[in-house]
Amino acid sequence: MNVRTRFAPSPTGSLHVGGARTALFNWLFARHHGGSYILRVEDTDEVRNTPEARAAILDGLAWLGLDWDEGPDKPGDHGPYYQSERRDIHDAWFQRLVDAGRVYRDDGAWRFRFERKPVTMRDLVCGEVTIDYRDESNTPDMVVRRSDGSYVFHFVNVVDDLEMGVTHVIRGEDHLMNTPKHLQLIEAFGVAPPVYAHIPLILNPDGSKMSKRDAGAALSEYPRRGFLPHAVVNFLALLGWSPKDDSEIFAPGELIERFSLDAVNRAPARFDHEKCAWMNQQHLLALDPAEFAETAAAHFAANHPATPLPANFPAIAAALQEKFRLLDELPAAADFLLGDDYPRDKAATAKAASSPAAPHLAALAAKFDGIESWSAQAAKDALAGVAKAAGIKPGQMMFPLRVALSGRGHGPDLSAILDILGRERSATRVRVFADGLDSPIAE
RNA sequence: GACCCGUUCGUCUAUCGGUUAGGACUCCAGAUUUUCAUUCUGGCAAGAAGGGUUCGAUUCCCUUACGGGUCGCCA
Repeated sequence: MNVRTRFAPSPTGSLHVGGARTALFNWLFARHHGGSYILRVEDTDEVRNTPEARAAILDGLAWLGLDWDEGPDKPGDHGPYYQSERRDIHDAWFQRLVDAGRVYRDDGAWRFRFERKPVTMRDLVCGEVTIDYRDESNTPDMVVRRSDGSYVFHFVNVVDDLEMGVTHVIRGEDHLMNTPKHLQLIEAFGVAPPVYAHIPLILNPDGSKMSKRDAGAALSEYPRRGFLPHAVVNFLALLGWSPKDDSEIFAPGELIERFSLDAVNRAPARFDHEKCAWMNQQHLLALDPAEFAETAAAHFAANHPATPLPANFPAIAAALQEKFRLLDELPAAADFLLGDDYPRDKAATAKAASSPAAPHLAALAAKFDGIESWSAQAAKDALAGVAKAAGIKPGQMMFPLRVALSGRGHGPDLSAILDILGRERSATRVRVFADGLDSPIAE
């Protein structure tokens, strides 16, 4: 069987993580089985559709790397891939319903007459679910065509899936109760239904339903905040699906290899921002330094166009690679390496100033000045010399030096800082810091 | 309200009737690192409740509670 899946968003808003994950599962399933993944834009709601939303969805999917085999900008044998252009197809299938006597007029609209019987679906995730259509109050005949002649979602969605040869419909659990309706339509058409898999919804951390306005809901904010697409894909995959062993960090290719609908959970999952950030850090760490520098530079340039990147940016990036979880933390983390105007942490400054090594920083600055051929090693040798003369351990001078150079207690390895800053800036900063110690109005 | 689906540490999850209920995020404590971090080790923390079935239930069944979903001429 040649597997064909699809993602069918309607361009009425930006892509949100729930939709992204639905797209991801469809993509993973198709790729795993060597099948096709189709993108169909369900743009039939003329009032709510916007070109911006359409672009946002396509951009979001492209950013995640969920490439489609057929869809907009990727013609296939089952187009068009904009639902609004499929009117003739819809008309033809509607006629079949008319011919079969399965629709009737009601207030100008057309309703589909359900068969009054229990309808059982076999869902790959939820198992067997039966809805009793003998209870008419619970399952009134549904409108398939409005009085203005347009078709409703249930009708076009089913028709397009059938026309496009979709074999597996993977969608959110919010569609579970729609499925028997769709099954009835398909039966009326006299064709075989696709296989269904309803995946659990994504909830907010507090358990409420995640909607567009909630934190982390809009996919578009992920690139801005410095998430790597692979990290988001990894995290989303683990929300509702489990590899069944203890591994968690996966590249897309590994997810494709291991993905299975059998291993999809039935309970809704809450979105954990902390773990998502941690996941991003893991993927950041996995990049080789050159790749990391390139990624960081691109992110920096896109989000801080006013700040030109220095020539030594790759070295700065390398020094900071393991220091943060999201790329947008980089500017603040790198400020003291990028320029001389940066905030100083009061607590770290106070701690450094009260260190027994603090009084010897002035001597260290002088030593720095005297180094002919600057290197981190030479600077450390100088530090060791000063420490020895002062009768303290070199390690005790490390923290004050770090604070003098960076204005904070946390940061890159000292060697990296020394290398990047060079002799002049290092010596100056240490001297300024040491001078400040003598002044009663020192910060 | 009716109808569906669900319920294991705070969160994501493993467990195909017999386990000291495992891993991960978060948090805490140690160790290592002459600095920061990384890393490593350890710790806190769970089967919603009540009935069954069974020699034995987190696992199977029922009830209740709770959570989510759906009940449109939206998608």
